[in-house]
Amino acid sequence: MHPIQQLFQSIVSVTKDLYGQDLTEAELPLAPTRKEFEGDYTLVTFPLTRIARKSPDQIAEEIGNSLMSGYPDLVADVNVIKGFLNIGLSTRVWVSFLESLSRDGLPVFPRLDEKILVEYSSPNTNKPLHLGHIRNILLGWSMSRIFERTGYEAIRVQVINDRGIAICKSMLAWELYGDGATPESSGVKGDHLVGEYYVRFESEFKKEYAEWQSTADAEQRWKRYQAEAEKEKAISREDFFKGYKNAYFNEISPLGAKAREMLVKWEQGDAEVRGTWSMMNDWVYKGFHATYDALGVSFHKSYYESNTYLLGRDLVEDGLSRGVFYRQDDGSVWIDLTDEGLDRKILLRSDGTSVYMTQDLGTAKDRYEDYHANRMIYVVADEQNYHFQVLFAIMKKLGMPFADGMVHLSYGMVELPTGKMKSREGTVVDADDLIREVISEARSSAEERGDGDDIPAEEQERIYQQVGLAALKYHIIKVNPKKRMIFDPKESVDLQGHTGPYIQNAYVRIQSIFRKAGRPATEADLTGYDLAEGEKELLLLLSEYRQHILQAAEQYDPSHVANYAYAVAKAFHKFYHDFSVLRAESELAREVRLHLAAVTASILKDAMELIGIEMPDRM
RNA sequence: GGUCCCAUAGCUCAAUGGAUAGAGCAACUGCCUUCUAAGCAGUAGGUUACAGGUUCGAGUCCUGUUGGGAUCACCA
Repeated sequence: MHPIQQLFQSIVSVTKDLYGQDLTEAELPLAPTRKEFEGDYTLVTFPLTRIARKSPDQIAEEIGNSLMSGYPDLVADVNVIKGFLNIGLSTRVWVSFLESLSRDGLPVFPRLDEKILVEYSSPNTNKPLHLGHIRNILLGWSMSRIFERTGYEAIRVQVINDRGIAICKSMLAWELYGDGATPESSGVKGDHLVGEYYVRFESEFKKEYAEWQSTADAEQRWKRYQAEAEKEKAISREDFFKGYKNAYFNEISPLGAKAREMLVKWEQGDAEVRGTWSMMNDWVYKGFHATYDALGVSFHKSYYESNTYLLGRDLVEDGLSRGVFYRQDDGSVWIDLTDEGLDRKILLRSDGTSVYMTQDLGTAKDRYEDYHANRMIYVVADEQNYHFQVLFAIMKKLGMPFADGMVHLSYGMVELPTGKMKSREGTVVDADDLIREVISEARSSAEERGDGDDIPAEEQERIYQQVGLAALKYHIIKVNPKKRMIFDPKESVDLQGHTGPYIQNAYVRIQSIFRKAGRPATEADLTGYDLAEGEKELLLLLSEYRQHILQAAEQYDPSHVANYAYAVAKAFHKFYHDFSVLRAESELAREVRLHLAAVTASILKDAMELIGIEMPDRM
């Protein structure tokens, strides 16, 4: 049993004797003692004043004395400072706890008969993945691993937005200017190639729009606006045309007309359009797959919007018949959520076509029928908070059985030190570029240092990948998901300090010790060893692993695991500096330290695995 | 304008309502004939945006203010 559990039980029993009350964990705040005081755990006695009708100091004294006399094997010393009871556990307890940690391995969680579906990534097929996707992917992957670790079954899915006007733009530009280029003929990765045509479309469209602005037609529209606009609100000619872009695309632009025509043909199932569409999407999927591989993530299932975009219409009928939705005179269908503090929301346009919300309703039901998950988690940026609020509210109104298990894991957008990423300004950080960059940074850093010259080239390359990706992934995952994040590319390739490689390095040092020791930690009897302060500090931290995993699972926040792993690595580095393992002053000390090192390594490896980071044996 | 989120050291981030708010980076100073120096130790850096309130105790909870962000389409 964990020492804190033993202590907790003894305090419960002592307070029952003293004050005649059964107290729960919440009523007995027990926390690790701060560094500047003597002790392992601290009991805050203020909450007990009402029950005991005594001063905090008196209570602390009483509990402390009872613990000392009643549990001499467990409690070694106590001291009271301003109502805080600091309790030092006996070194025997700690040593035998180390033995059990070493013997039992990592924290075990009971298998739960509960499924959690996690949706993440959800890319569009007209562009390659970028930094924003990376944060999304790492969060989703990490949460799914944490769920698996804590006893759930996790289902990983992505939704691929493979249809719509955007991909038509890429297709059109490819047909007009592509000259039959393929990833093979051009040597460009498929998703990037398709992205290039999307950009090409936008720039051709921009040119077309600029030219049109000097025509008589454009001038006339500008004049008409000026005549109609209220004087105070009138905007400049430049601003007017900035805002007119959509209208131009939909009503006037020849390029826009062609793209929309393509969309219509796609919906009609036109063979030629569908052919180009699936060919180009296949290029993109190959490209995505390579990026996912590089990031070390995967999915159980991919949902394609082209298969699901018509879903949800039957739910609208159902909702209408039950009076949850209503039909307006023009034929459009709505739901009124004003009683929930939300707005009115459209579900079917007057022409009968559906909107995103309708589709999402249908997809959720579809997914539920596929997996019957108890919880469905959407990892989606916080710009869609309102969308999900509405989506979940509608599901509840429709009485869907899974409505209560819906969760939006909302994360803040990733920004650069120079501001937001904008594709139009070319400031989007490409995922593949970034991955390549961090790996090459790891390579040059190692070469500069001359480390691992004796390692075969192939393994070296593998290590550079592990180290580079650790830097990138850790840099992103250590931040609380809810917070908007400033991503400085310079810092993301840092290999020192509060970084992934720092944690890997602690692990690597341990592997090196065991290589030299020539054997694993044995099942030797460690009793009788008196732990030094630095050794106990590490052990106490190791004992906290379980609660940090649970916290991450409960709060949907992998950064807890990341920051915990750093704390462990830091404590180990200090331990490593202060104590010699192989040249320990006694056989017993050597054995104890081997155990400490072994437990540290397995916790570090496990924790990092939960956030998608691999540990090299050497670096 | 309505709703939601955020504000902590120069910068990037931590801190189950508990004691004197911690790390890393950047700056400066030490430590490799000893298990990997991608390390360790030290110096310096704070009115936790502001004002009230709740509490034995508030960076944390409540109210208001300011600043920043998001969102409120017959867009996706």
